[in-house]
Amino acid sequence: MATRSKVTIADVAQAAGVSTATAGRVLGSYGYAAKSTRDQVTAVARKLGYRPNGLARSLITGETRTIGVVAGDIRTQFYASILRGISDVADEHGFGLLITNSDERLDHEMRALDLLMEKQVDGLIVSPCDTRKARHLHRISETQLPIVLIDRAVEGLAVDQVTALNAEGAEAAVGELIRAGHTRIGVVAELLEPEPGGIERFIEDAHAGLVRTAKSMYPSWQRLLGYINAHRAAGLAIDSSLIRPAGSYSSEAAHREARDLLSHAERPSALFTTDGTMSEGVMRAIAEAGLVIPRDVSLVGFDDLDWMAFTPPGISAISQPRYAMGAAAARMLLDRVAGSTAPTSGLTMTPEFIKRGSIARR
Amino acid sequence: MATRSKVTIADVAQAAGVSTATAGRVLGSYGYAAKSTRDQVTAVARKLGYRPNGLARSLITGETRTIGVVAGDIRTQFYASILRGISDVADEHGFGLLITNSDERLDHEMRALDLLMEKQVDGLIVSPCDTRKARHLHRISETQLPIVLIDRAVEGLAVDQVTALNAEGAEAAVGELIRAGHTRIGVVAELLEPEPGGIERFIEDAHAGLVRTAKSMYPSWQRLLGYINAHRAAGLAIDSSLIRPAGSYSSEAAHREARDLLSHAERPSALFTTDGTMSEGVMRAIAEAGLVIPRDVSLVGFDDLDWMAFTPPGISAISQPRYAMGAAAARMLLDRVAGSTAPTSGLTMTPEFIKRGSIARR
DNA sequence: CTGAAAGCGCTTACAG
DNA sequence: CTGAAAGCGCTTACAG
Repeated sequence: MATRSKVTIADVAQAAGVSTATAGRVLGSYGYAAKSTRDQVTAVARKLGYRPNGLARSLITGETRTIGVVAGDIRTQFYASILRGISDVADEHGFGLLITNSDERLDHEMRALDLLMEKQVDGLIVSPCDTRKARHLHRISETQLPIVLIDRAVEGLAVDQVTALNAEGAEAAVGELIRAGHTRIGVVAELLEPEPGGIERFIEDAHAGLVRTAKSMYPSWQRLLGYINAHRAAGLAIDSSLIRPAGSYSSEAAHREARDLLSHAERPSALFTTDGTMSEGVMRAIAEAGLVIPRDVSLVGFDDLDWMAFTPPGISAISQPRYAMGAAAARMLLDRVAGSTAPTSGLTMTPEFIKRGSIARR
Repeated sequence: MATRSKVTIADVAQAAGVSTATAGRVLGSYGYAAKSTRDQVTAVARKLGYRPNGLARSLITGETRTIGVVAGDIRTQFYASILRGISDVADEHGFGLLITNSDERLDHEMRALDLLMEKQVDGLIVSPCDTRKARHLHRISETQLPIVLIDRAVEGLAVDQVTALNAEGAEAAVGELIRAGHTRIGVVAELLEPEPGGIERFIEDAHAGLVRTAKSMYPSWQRLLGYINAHRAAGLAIDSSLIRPAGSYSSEAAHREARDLLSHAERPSALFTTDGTMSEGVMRAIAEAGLVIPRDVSLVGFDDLDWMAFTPPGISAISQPRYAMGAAAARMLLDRVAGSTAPTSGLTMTPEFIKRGSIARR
């Protein structure tokens, strides 16, 4: 460790000929101080290059003015936008942001949370990677530390949350494809947390209208439900060979599934992707297969990424307000940090269909 | 503030019937403790739900195991990848990450730095928004707090830095266009920190071979220099009406300049962009003008973004190793934090040309 | 309006 | 191997 010359309040106090209590009052701007002492202390502090030590203050006040975030992967546009929304709100309120990645792995999430707790964050915003196994979140929540969940909720965990209207958005998107005359529509979806009973059972039940969206259902499952609902509403059967679980948040897995889907004799005339990562993998498969959108295959993606606007012919998408979701989560969290005891609430944001040139009529 | 039940070392010590010193030694795993006491204290700690308070520890040890980052805008792929590289290395070493955005504004950068200093970070990674006005960075550096600069260096500030070989990369990219037969190549570049003498003067001097790359030259200026050098090497004149300063890190500004460039009677046959944000604005202008790449216009961008691989016909790019740059910066910083007094070093990463379908022969 | 004293939750010498 | 004491840099009552 380099020897950093720390100027403390005591140093300033001594140089200014006042007590540390007084120096503290003016430097921390709490309590009274005569204008003349204030000027004197301020001048000395500036001359000595005094910088407050937030650690000491936080140890006493019990607040760090820092919030902790557990994202899946900050490299994705999804999390990057959310993070910027959180960051701007935190900034406005003078809060710092401690950011971690879980890569959707429970052990990473727990490690990240431990780190954030140890650093005494005033609150947490987390995108939980398991919507069922979350004893660690329950435990944290029991200590009264404010938590806001984003993108996904956790079964039985009564904390504030911000999510998107996933099933409805997906249904609208797939509905557009169906209205354009498509009947064989492929889906590439993560579907990593298996629903009880398995995917075949889920499809069957959903198509029979027996599945209700639960907030704690994983987003990709909700979006698959929307896909099925759109078929049901149109009186269309489901061909389960068109439903492709990538099994992970990876564009490589999506690429693999899409390539397979597109190489079949009776390939689907349209594709639906359940999020940005899937969209990128699917786009790569389409490009590599030499297919042209929308002539050879139509496409709609969940989540509107930057490139969808300018990639010919323009990719239609369901846009979820990522930045606003992050900002809202931060506001909800800061309300709690400020002491709000309002009942737990869930904010559901409505995604919007953005029509571009990627859907052909059939 | 909610009343969070804090279990302290003193509580554990009392319940375990040992002194706080002993409890501290086992819980903090420093110093000796008999196996039996260790087990006893650990058991009690777990039963009481003890969680260490990093604030108190940091106040004593003088290290927070936290590093602070000032990025331009974490939403961009450029910063998002860098951040992930930093994050992974920080993680490996058990460090947390406090992340801020400057939006390339000096006042924001200074505010961010104040916040990070107050939180007593062990070191800083910053992408400085002004390579000349940086008294605040000098001042911080004088306190011996380790700083690593990323993407841009600061004149006269002797700290470690990680940058890309900008002029050379740009020269290679533009060279590809020239070799393909292009002679009228438009550039859209930020160029926000004016070089002394103005842009006309810079172009003239550069074309005469009088400008040397300086590390503290703003990246977009270095890339413009590469553009000019490529022309000079090929014996081509420069038409300064083809050089378009966006004046800010905004795809809107890039869009405006590109639209203007493309609407002229004698429009350029190829375009070069100096970074990802410019590339997105230019892509939008090309799409809106109904032009087809590479039939109507060829394109090469500095920085290889995800979509360039799958957007037909594939956009050729100069790829800079963003993730590796971030990881390297973090490693350099952690070496300093660990006490390294090695001479200040600058790591220059070599970008790589990725050939795709966006360059037509003329 | 100002100061002396205590204390936040730990770690660090120093005895024993 | 363990404990009593001091102290990190602040803020918080409490006197005066």
